[in-house]
Amino acid sequence: MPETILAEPEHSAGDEREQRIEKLKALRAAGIDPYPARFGVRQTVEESLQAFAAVESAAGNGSTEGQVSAPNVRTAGRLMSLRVMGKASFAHLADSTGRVQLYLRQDEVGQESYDRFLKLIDIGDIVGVEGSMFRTRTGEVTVRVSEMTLLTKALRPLPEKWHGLTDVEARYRQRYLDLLTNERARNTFVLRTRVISAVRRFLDERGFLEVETPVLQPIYGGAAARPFVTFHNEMNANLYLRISDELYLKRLVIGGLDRVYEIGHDFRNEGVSTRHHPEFTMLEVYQAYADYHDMMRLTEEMYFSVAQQVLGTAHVTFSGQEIDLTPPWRRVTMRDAILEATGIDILLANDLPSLLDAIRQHGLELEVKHNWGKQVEELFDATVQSDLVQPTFVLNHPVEISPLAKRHADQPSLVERFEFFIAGQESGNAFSELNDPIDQRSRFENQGQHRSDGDEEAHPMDEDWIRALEHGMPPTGGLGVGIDRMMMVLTDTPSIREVILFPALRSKVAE
RNA sequence: GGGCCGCUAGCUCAAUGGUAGAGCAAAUGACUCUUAAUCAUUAGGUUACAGGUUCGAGUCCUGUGCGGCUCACCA
Repeated sequence: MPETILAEPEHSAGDEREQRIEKLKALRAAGIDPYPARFGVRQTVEESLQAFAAVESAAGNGSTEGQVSAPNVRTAGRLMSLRVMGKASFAHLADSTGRVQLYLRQDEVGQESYDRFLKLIDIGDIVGVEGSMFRTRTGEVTVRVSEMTLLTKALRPLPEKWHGLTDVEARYRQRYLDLLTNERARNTFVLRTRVISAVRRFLDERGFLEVETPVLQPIYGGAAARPFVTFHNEMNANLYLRISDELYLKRLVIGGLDRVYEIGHDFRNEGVSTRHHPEFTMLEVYQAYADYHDMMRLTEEMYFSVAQQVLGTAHVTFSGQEIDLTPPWRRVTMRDAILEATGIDILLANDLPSLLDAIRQHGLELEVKHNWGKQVEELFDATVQSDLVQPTFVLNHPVEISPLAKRHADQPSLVERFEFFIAGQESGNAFSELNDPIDQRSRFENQGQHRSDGDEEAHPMDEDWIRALEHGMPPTGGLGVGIDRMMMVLTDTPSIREVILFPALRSKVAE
């Protein structure tokens, strides 16, 4: 059991927390439950505002204050601000649909409850109100409160009303406060949900079946990464948190589900950065009787459709760069991309010694890898990737780094694979899936060799997967898309933590 | 993991090595159309933590913790 306390020590909230606890006691003493179970039927803030707008427009634009018949509303939310002017007060109330101003007058709510409001209710408390809508002299649509009900007493104050919460660490650790006070954070995460809905809609409309496959796996695979390991007590066995969904989804294609996809979390036991997070959201799509060219079309159409649905445009800005997601996207082979950038032709320098030689001759200083394919990848990452600002498919990777992709018909050292890049970062990966079980076995055996050469990310042998393949998998196109990366591009967010509600942070140990 | 930067009141931020301050929030009072309401008064601090230098440390030095950026690895 964790003994650490994530919140700060009790004394640090200081007097204000104690004062609010005193108010809580006073409320109870007055027979008021500070945490009632329900408020009953209510309208959202948005509905309340709409109710007034409907009445006002029906009355015509010429109406002035007090002349429209004010609709009665009953709504609830968190008190976000408070302006007391003696025997009348203004406040703002917010729920997830918006915020509305409240107007309380002592002569309308009664002296007792008005005093209680002033003395025992704080900014941050959650209240329900009833009243009639009107427009103030300064033009703001407002609830003239006839009755206010405390729904939840808050014991800690909200962050500063003007600047909100800006400390990055606090925003991540106490995301609820970030969401309450920073509109940008709220918008980002609402947009995230809409993006995922749009992705589902896009795939559902094309006959794909959304499925769920194991997160805990006896053998991990489907990507090149180090896994998290956990232990199942009853089975007395190690299990791995999945690094991809791939091999299970392809089993479903073997099982006759010709179009499947899954949106879920993958886990990769690697460093955290602005572009990497150990737990991230991956979309994987498999389509029988399709190849990687079909997956390219699917990818660019999906991005375009999602952007149109969610943003209303396919033109986005990322870090000041204009990006156009409109299909078709540029397609370039990895060989041509490297050739353009460096003058090195990987098809001529087609073994490790000659490739290393070419790299030296071109004056490049790169980490030396264990095999030709890894070295090509290193060369590509160092010289091409960051320049791929506009969406670009990079095609035909070395076979050594692609143990699950089908060999290219004309170039047996390459595979039918693409990665796509937007704003200089890889956003996804796809191939014509390898369905030759004999070749699959030898690929895994080669991966075993890479592992003994020190490659901790080499793909493990998976006999159960080979057995499945031996039953026959139709020619299939597969695609993986990093949803967090997609969110970054669509929201112009340079850090992946800003698009993840609760990013991974070290626990803070309270002493 | 490396490099750079940061950590001061609940929040946002100040403070030549010389008495730790302001705004918001809070408390008390005034104010029945305010909206970053206004005005007056009050309280609030182990300056992340542990050492060191110094007559004197928020400030300089060392270490630790947490975070940000960046490089390395991956998507």
